[in-house]
Amino acid sequence: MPGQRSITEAEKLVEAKLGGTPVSHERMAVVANIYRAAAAVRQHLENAVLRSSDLTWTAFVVLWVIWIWGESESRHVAEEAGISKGTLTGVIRTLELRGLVRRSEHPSDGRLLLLSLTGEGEELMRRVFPDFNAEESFVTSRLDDDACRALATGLRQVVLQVEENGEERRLALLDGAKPAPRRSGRRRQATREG
Amino acid sequence: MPGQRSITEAEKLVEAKLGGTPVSHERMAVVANIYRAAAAVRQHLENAVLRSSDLTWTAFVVLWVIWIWGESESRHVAEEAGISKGTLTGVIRTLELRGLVRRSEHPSDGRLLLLSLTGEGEELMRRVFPDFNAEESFVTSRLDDDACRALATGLRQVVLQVEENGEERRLALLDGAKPAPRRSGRRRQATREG
DNA sequence: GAAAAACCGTTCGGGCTCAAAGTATAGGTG
DNA sequence: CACCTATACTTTGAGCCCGAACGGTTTTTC
Repeated sequence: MPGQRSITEAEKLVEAKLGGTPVSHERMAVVANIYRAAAAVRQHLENAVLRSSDLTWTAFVVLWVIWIWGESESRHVAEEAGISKGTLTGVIRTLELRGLVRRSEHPSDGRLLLLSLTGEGEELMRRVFPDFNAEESFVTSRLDDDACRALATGLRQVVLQVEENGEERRLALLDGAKPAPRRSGRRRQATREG
Repeated sequence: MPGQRSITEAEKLVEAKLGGTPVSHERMAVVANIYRAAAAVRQHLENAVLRSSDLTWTAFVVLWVIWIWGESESRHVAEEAGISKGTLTGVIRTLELRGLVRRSEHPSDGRLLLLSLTGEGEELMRRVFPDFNAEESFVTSRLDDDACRALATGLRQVVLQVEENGEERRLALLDGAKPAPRRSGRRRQATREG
């Protein structure tokens, strides 16, 4: 990746492309760099740590959540892992087939699904997490502890802004119009008419 | 997303799980928040801006790169967009079918593929980008310009660390062992023996 | 206590994701 | 000109990704 060079240069080109329309350069740079950093970190961790255990990033995150919080309801795991419940269903299927996760019914609420690690899953996390954390240290090693805290705090502001005001903002942008449906997604079953 | 609450609490739980093994909390928090922020920003922008034009995040980024840099070689677009060339092939197919991107051959090097926007593609970007940038401002609106610059700088350190030292690091970690092959991927064609 | 509304996990469709393998072109060497 | 190597794009396989639709359970409402 040529990386940063292009982001800075691009700012001028964007302005030119739009012919005078003002562009928020700092904001553009933050978003671009958040995404670049996320991709770089994910790729490094998958190749350096997770690959040898045949885990994807998402699979690891899901295992991590269940490991840390203990037996958990499915919806909480999806929320913590930052994936949709539909995606979680598939990931859990994979992990269950590998014998790392166990599914069980909620004793009193028949809608809920409880997830927990198997012994093998626990053992895997005890083995893999220290290596994972070591690479987290590697990717952030150009920053000292204070800089790390500052960076985390700044990112948290972004997350909070979206979480607390995003929904309202999206509604305001639509301004009454019905939200465009996704092109993909399950088709409505044809109903017999007549 | 319960979000930050959990990340902070989780730090204690991790320590307990590992029974004394030291964990780099600040580093863990940075990586977790980078990923959370990236997902939040992506989701907001897809739903608030891109959905109405039936664009995914990746499709938009690819269009953006070609828009800004003009007719470009395929490999450069993949690099700038931060996706693999295999992924780009598929994304370009989608965009070409929609009439937003044009493929053409390099005049002197038959291996190269040149990508450019169609008139429709140009028009789409002129229309969508200002809205996109407005939401970039929204998601970062809890930060002032200085904080944005600081945040971008910090993230850049992470990207640079991985780009400049990641490869070497991964080799050192493997320590001579052959890298575990991916479970998925194209199968080698059966060769006739005898 | 039955109908209605809310909630939960699964299924489904279209698409993105990577890396390994494959095809094709380009440039060098003998 | 035959190799051989390097480079560039495409194909493939397994998997993740979202959100809409769906079927089942629980709670609310009348």
